[in-house]
Amino acid sequence: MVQKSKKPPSAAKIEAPVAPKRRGRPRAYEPDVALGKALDLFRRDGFAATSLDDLSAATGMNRPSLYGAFGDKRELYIKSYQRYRSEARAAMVDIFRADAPLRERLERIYRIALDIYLSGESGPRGCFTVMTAASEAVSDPDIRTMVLEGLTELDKAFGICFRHAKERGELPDGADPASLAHLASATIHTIAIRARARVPRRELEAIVKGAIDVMCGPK
Amino acid sequence: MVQKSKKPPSAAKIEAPVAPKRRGRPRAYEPDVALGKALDLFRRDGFAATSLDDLSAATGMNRPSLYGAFGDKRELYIKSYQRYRSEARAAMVDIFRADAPLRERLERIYRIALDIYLSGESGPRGCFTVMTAASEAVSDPDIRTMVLEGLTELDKAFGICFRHAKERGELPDGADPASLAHLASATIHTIAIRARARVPRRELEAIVKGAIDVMCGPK
DNA sequence: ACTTTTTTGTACCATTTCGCATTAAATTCC
DNA sequence: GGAATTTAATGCGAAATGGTACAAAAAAGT
Repeated sequence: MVQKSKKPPSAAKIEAPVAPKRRGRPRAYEPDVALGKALDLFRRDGFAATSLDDLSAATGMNRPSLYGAFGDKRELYIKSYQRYRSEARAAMVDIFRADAPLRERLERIYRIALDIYLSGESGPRGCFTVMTAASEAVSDPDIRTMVLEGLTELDKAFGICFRHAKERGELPDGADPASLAHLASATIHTIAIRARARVPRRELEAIVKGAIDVMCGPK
Repeated sequence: MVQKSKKPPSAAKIEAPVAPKRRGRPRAYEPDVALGKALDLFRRDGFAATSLDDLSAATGMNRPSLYGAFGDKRELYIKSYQRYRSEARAAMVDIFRADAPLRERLERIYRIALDIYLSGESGPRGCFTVMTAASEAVSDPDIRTMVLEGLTELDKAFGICFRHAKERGELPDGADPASLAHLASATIHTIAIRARARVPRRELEAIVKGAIDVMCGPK
């Protein structure tokens, strides 16, 4: 798809975010909310168990529109996963950046994680990366790349946290930030899995608390 | 299925493990190996993406035989999962029972876990519980029960390990065996996920080593 | 008003999927 | 050898699946 003449060269104004006066029949859906619905389905049922009919029903788009907007099923899955990752990142990035004590930062991160994993009308939704993407990762290189990115991104964010905390003297000298970061990620993963098995929030919070105590040293 | 007259009442001998002289045409397959093949498929592709044709081809049984031997697809899946769990348990139970120092026991457990997760001709197979069963767990109560059993079984086994170690003085007084057990399980879960994304064994071993150092205190 | 462009909606196709009905084969019991 | 029994093998059928062709609809440009 060679895009020429997409930007009107005379437009001195910044591209208006709304009503760009498209040419043909207007869309009957909003791509963003449709992608959100698709994400919900894929996340609940996985790639194979989600049919185009399901997606069509959930998004309100008929199949040709779906296809036109997002490409085939696999592309839609990948776009959904991208969307999930960027949402998850957005929900956590502020906390990771924040300049708060280690324990408090961890508590907030895990609270957000539990919110994400436990929400959902038809049961807890778990983590897209852990629950469905990792399964596809063996056979699909593109998805595998995204999963690996997601995993290392989380490791790195935690790693920065712990390194920062160590510099501040919040951790003993012997502490290894990299190992602690992996343990912090592992705790994310274990609660994602348990959430999916409908372990109640209370228990997950207890697991998180215990993990934080081990990682930070007892309060 | 009311089973009467299954045990010949005159049989004073112990049931012969082979050649019980069944009545009709002999089976062309061995149920155990067939179930093993089915397990491999389900584990690699998950429930929905594994078709009866795939299963038929892998086991060498045609569909009616499959159906007769194991019931429908869902039953076969559940039987496969049961088989997986009992194999995994068998591979680990000796180590959990063994009377070795904590660190050594952990090292051996994780070595076995990596063996299980990384084996497979068409890529690493990961953990059945984590990869495919947990996905089904939201919607299927029976599978959910099994997943929960698997999770708590692992927690308990690790818990006994750490409690034992603490009694022996291998852990500091402040150590909480339950929290450590959850972290040990979490480490199992995180390497299962990463294995599925083809993270090389070296890296997984490094993660395990770091986790053990944190849990046991540095060597 | 007419053309152009973009999207919708219906319908269709080829394939796959699960499950089962039926027939043929292989073995034991009498 | 023949009846009974258990399994294998073939194949059918209804439903679902992913994908697409095609015409109608709704907007903007001329």
